[in-house]
Amino acid sequence: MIKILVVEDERDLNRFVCISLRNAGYDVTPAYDGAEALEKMEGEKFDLVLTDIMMPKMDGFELCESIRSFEKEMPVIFMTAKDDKLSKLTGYSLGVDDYVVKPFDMDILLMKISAILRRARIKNDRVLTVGNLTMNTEEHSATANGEELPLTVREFDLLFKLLSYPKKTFTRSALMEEFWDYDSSATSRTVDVYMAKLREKTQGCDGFEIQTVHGLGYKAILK
Amino acid sequence: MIKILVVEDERDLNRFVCISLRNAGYDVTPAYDGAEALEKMEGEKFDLVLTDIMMPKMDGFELCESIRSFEKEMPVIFMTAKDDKLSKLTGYSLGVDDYVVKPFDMDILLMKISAILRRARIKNDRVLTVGNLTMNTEEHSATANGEELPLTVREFDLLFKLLSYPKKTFTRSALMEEFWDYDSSATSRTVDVYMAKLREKTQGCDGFEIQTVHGLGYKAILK
DNA sequence: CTTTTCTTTTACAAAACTTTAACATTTTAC
DNA sequence: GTAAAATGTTAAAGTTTTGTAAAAGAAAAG
Repeated sequence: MIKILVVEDERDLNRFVCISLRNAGYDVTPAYDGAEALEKMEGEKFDLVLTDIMMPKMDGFELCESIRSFEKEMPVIFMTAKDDKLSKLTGYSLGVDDYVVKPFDMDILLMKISAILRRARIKNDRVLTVGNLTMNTEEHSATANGEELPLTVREFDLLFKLLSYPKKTFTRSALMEEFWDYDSSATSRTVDVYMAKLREKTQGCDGFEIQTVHGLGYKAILK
Repeated sequence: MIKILVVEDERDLNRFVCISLRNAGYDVTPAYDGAEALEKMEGEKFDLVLTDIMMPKMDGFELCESIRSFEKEMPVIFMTAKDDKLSKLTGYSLGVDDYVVKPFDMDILLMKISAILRRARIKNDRVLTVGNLTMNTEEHSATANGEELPLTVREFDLLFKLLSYPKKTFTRSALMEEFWDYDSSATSRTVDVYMAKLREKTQGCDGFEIQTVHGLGYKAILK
């Protein structure tokens, strides 16, 4: 499922866009300002960000810059009310992928989204490489030093997550919320067991290390 | 030898691209406008077309459309000087496989070419050979070690699919969606039964193995 | 209509994976 | 320092998924 983050302070418009995108089959998360957007991005990996430019606290350009600082290739589409040339330029110089001018036609937005996602997919085939470890979500395969590293689905998901956001600490509950069923009765100690397993299985990997953040959770550190 | 048609009106750039591609081992033919390109395509079968967008007489999009009218699956890569969003969209809605923005890095172009050729080959190949197994979709026949390997329609489809994308994991639902009528999304173990049958029937094949990806589905691994 | 071939379901065994629980070790708070 | 809390580790218990054979159901062939 393709995940889109919609950042727009105007509630009605935000809701409208979210609903339209959901109807088009995307997994949509709303955020109402830049800070909230960044927060949500810490906990979840999105495929595309759709953001307003004029927002309180942090504008769309600043948000884009922040996002690019940790996700260099994140596709960003701007929604702009002003048909202002300077805005467009600023956007482009940041490497904005595209923009729509409000009020916009949803079909055009959908076309732009699918075009950009297609391009992004060509670029980035959901492959992650850290040191001698390569993970491929498509194949669901992990390879260390050319040798297949057998991982279960849970192990794979957890490791991919940690490595997608190196240095970021994930709490047990955040991880469980993402990868376990809603009604799962599993204790959060289950995560600990997985981390132990991952540490054992990735002993031959030289590019990273799974660290414990006492009292909080776990994180991957590149080295 | 893989044949590429390079359509670019600017002579210097055309020559540069042709030479680079030839050095990379392709059989390259230059054309300097759309009409010439179509002419050359009449007399020769190309594997891929690399075309500029802005050209006199006929632009790249029109050329692409003409080509697709008689060669529906011809892979086309666009070279575009203008970073024009509208152009990109038009391109995509025509089903352009990829594009590069001038000035481009030859390594990137080479990567895109090989990626697209690989994709096209999988799509178009009616015959597939893995180790001592040969499958032919035209005749719907499979041969292992020179002996006919009797496969039912479902068995054939599944095996051909897995072997067309070795290493890629297919979920049961993805396979069912592709080969079964849209009706039974019920909990069906049918795919598992087929995999068991295929494993049994392909015991004499030495080039691959059908692996279970626990919790996900199945994949073929070449060995 | 009957037979044959292919497909799907079912049931149970086997395998793989997940979770729990118990105890060891480390870290934190005081 | 010590006690309390958090985490590491391991193996057994519990759960889910998969393998497979055989029966039942459909479709094609005769």
